Amino acid sequence: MEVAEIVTDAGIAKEVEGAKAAKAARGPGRRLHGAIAHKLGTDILSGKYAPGDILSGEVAFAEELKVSRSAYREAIQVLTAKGLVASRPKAGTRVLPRDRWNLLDPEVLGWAFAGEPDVEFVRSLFELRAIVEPAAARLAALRRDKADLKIMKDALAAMRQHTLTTEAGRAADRDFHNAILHATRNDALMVLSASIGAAVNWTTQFKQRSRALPRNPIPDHARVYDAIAAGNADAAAEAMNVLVDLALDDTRSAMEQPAGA
Amino acid sequence: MEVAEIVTDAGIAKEVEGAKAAKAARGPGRRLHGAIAHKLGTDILSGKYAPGDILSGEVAFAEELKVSRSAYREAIQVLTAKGLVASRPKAGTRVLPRDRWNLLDPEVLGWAFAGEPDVEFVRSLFELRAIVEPAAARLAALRRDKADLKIMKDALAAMRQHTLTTEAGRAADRDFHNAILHATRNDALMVLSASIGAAVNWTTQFKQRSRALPRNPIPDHARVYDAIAAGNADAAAEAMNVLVDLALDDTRSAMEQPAGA
DNA sequence: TCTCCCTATTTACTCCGACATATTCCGTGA
DNA sequence: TCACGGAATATGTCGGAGTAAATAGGGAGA
Repeated sequence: MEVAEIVTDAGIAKEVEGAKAAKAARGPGRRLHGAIAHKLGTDILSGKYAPGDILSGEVAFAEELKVSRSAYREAIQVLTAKGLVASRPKAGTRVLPRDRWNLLDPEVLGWAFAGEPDVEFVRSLFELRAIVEPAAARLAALRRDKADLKIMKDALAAMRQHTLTTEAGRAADRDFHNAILHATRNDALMVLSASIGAAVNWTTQFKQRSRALPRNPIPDHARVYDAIAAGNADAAAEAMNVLVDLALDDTRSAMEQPAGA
Repeated sequence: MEVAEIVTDAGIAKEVEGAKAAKAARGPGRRLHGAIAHKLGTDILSGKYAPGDILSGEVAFAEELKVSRSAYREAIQVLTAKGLVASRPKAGTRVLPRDRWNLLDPEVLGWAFAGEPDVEFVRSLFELRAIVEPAAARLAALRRDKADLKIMKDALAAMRQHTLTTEAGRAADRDFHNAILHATRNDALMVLSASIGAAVNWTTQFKQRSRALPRNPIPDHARVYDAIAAGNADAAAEAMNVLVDLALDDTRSAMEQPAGA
């Protein structure tokens, strides 16, 4: 299974590089076709393959990646299922227009944030957050039970303890938001929770990258919790509205300046 | 490719029945693995396979469906990509818990409505609509340009002409809502448009199933259009709010009574 | 008797090579 | 110039063989 063979031709060297990249993220528990799907997915999301582009034929591409045709095909099926590509006999496999992509699929979202994320897209996500989460907080204030409140309270305590600079703290943040969406008793909203949770995760990571967060996010979250616990729907929606707005401000300022600032 | 062979054993006959069902929806342009994914997907969404259940092994199941392992595996990859199942060596392929399913994926949504849709789930979808679409109408009122307005106007005219009893009319309805979401200039919202559009399509079909719609939906849509054209954000949100509420009422009353009423 | 580790088996995963099928493309004819 | 039909080509489907991984079960040790 040698990948780094001795090659003289620059073109072939590049191909081997691609094959290495495809298998790079192949840790234990990760299948080969999953790794290929990841590579192709990130390549598409990053714009390496633009909508309308036609990928090389199965045989050629599979050989280039040094994998069997079966593994390559299964990877393509995954991308097809997520609306990124479509293949037809004789016509080949072509990248679909962007509005066909399931951008809210957690895995696709991960691919989108694998490289440098598009600022416009991040804005879109926050706009969606600003629409969904206050409404969710409103429903949660009306429908939550004691178990929901306990989960939120615990998550809040964990956030206080670990802060958002640690992975444990970010996990607690996700738990808090998920708990709210879960308390809405709405399946469709709960599915969005996975997507929005993923997005929040990526963006908070970005915020951390540039500089320590100047503002303490705990009080904002506490206000949301208090309103939900009190069963005050309007207050919950408003508090969540404030929270998302501030998060957007932080993320925007973090993205506008280069990474090292 | 004879499927309906002469069989005497009732057990085998049932298997052949399953295989026939799998290939039934295999029209032109539809691949075999797509048909299998459709069959398994609907079976999972309908509850035939419950979360936690383990599917028969690849070889056994593929043989039962009278397809090759390749086709079966590619179908499983599709389901895996949509979060319905997960497979591991030795452990088999098991159905994931419901909160891992990408219920907003258009294809999954179609599978969910293939059988008798869950009333609670429909309520969830309308609740999501009631959250997203008014907010989208608000943004559309602020950001729409002349091209957007023209598309909406044309769709509205088509709805007037064909009414919702025809497929052309329902397509116009979808176009109208899609045009609004497109006018928000928000990628994330536009992706939701595919999901919500699919949901709207299914539910309007349900409304038709029970009885002719007593109320004319055109004026509601016209009010939304007028507000967006006027650039009045609050009015647009409110008008859309009314529209979704009324649609929910219609669908609910249509679902509560049996199909023939 | 209990715990831990190791082996053995089961299952999915990967690979290979062949054939079938569906489209596109191009050449032929009217 | 257009319509029809055949050939080329890429995807789709098939069957089998071998690999790798994870669980279950048994054996050794405490």
